[in-house]
Amino acid sequence: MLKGRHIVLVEDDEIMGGSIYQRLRLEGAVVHWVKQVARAVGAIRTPGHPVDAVVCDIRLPDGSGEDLFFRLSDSVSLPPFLFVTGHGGVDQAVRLMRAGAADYIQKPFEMSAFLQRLSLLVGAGSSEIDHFVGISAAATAVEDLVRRAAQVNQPAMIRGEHGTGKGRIARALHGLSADRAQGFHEVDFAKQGASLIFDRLMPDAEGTALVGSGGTIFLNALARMPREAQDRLAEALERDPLRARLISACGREMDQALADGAFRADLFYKLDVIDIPVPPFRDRPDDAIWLMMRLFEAKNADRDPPLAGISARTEEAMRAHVWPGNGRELRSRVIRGLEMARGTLLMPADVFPDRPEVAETRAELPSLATVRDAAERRQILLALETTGGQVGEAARLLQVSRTTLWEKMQKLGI
Amino acid sequence: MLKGRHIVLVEDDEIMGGSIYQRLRLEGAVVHWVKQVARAVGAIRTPGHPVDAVVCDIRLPDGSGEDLFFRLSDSVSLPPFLFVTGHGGVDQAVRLMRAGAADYIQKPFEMSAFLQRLSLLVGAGSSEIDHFVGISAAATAVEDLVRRAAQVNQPAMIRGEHGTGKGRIARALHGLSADRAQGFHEVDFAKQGASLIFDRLMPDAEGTALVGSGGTIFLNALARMPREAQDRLAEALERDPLRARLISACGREMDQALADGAFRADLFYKLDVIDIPVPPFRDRPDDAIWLMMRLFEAKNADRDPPLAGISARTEEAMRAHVWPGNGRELRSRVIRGLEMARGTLLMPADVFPDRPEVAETRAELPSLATVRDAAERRQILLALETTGGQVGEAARLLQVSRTTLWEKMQKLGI
DNA sequence: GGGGGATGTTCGGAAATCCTGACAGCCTTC
DNA sequence: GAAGGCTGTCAGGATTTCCGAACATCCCCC
Repeated sequence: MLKGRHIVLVEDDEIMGGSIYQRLRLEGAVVHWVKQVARAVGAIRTPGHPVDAVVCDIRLPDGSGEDLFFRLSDSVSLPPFLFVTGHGGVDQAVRLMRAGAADYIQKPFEMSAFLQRLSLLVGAGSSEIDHFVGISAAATAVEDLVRRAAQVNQPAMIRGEHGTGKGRIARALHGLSADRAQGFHEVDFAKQGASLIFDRLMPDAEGTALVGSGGTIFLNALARMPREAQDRLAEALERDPLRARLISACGREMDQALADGAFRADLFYKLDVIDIPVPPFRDRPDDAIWLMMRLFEAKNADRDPPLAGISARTEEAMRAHVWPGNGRELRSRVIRGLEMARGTLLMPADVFPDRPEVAETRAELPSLATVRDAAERRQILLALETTGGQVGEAARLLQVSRTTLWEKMQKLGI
Repeated sequence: MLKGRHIVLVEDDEIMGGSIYQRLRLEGAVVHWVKQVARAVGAIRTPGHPVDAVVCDIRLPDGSGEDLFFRLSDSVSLPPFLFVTGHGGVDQAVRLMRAGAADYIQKPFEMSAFLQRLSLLVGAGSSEIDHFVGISAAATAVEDLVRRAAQVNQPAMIRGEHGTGKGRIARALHGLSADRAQGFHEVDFAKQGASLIFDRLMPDAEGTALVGSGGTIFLNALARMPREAQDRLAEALERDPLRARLISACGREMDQALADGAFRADLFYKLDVIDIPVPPFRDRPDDAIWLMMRLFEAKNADRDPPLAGISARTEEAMRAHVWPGNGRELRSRVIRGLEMARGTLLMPADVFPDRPEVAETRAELPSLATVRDAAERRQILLALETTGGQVGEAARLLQVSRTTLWEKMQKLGI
């Protein structure tokens, strides 16, 4: 149960901490042991890997575990917390449980019981949400939208550049909907013979159609839908509400098609009830890294010998790349990189053989202060942009005081 | 808040039971005192009256309160359980809380604290009285006022901030009045076309009007009533007492409208015979909790999977919130929170993703600290890689001291 | 087995950062 | 033209961060 799970252990006592640490390691968990509240905040809020559970002592040198929990519970959605303490009482236990702690164990305890209860949380912990777009804020927003769209039977339109995984999102939407058992029918107008498939889906003169009873019709590359098919669909929608769920996907080229009349505007608006915009990878580098990790894990296992990991510089290079081909490009780059890699790590040169300059950055690294400032600067600008230049509002978004933000803006020259 | 509530008290100790029983009676609760598990099962599962809460001892002559709880928890919906015990320990408390008990108090306890915690639970449960404003003293006062207003046919004026549910109160008043069958006609002057609707309600030159025979006219956003309509209404009132019941609603802006003459003072006083002031949510946090509970119960049932409950921290945060948007804001927050929640409880971060009072949803940004940490983490990894894992060397590259780098690595879990 | 160098860790003080609070302008909006 | 909301600015104090110093280890190489 615990194998491969990421667990943060917050415990200052050497003996106790050591024994828990050892045991969890033995069980195959990846344990991050911190001894102070301040450390724990960072480890839980900005983890290198999603945290599956937190095992937390109450009495700590620089504060209490309770403080830690309350502080975090205001700002982020938390992994399950298991409190472990020798000094607590019923009141504390009840208070914490009511506040949302997952479990509470008194010292001394049986290690086996402890492990069992921890496994329970980890198993239940839905911190491993089923991501199908990515882990960035933008991606989870899209996922939420898809989930909601799946609840109502309204035509949905997925809009995004090439390779952003519109097809996969459509399939996910179908899979989340109530009548997922009813079949998923894709018509890709970028392919030959799309019209034939489409014809079988639409009601004919006698009103019979393949999808009369439900299911999902996915119209891919909608902008290239033939005019004649558009007319038939519009007419079918007009005559009688379709039983099937309609999902369509298109890219930037739809603007053009609408402008020059190649696509009927009235039909477009009928299909665009729920709009699901998928941002390109260049706007969400975290997802590029996430997707790379997934691909790496999947494909590296087949490799002989498997690589030990991914160079941090590769991540850096991916973050900087603009991804004109989005997910499709990423996929092919990673797979090719895995084949080409010679050392033990996946290096930038493996993934970007076409960009020799990424390999050469050996000498000097920007200092920590530099990148920190750069990151802050980017974020501040982003916040200011979303608030339309309102400083106070931006400060709230960034969770600093207005004065601090002002100071930083002075310092960074914004 | 216990007045009129039905509470089952399960306690075998005469002294303890008697004292609780007396006190609860004093508070106005209807208490059903049983001294055995067997009796309690019946009293709770097949009560003569819906039970609002159960106060339960653990050690009982024919079993334990824990058994009672587990036995009942198989059946459908349990009232909130508050356990009271002198012998229990942390383990028991945690076990019960995890199983869904609402609270757990150790003997001996302060009676006042006990009552407070019990009230909290009871507030959550649905009550016998048909509340439509809230459960706080202020809200029940408003409800009483509405009930009385329904008895007499005098113009009533509901005054309250945006989102305090003035429309709902008006409808409730209508529903409580004798001629509720006569129809309810709303004219919302904040909306387009209000004047047209208004015209059809007012007697014309021939003295005929839509509401000549009764019913209720509800003038919403009264302060924005056009001057011309004011004149017509004043005239109609002057000429002949209207058959219909008049309810109007306005907010703070009416003071302004009266001051600068945008609203006729004479008309205002004619409409303000029965004054129903609705206090804002910030002045009655109990109602915020109550409304949240109602919404939670209603919407959580549709959720998949349903949440187990609401974190005590969330209640606390709601209590502290000022609710600039009052009920409307609360509603949208709770509904969004239910969508966003990831764990098993509704946490503060779900309901208040934006810390302070921003009424509308705002795309949440990672905090400055988060991106700063993330940037540092990346750079540190990069440096460590280029130095081949040599910490001291990496520190030099990053231009920080070795100690600092070590600290950061601790904090970030590297 | 004994340096030498690197790391893991703690400590105390200096330096910075951040927050609260306050006040003055400078806009809108009544 | 008064009020209220927002920004620019500053001060003072509480925290946090950062650094240098200091040990104890640990490992490698001689």
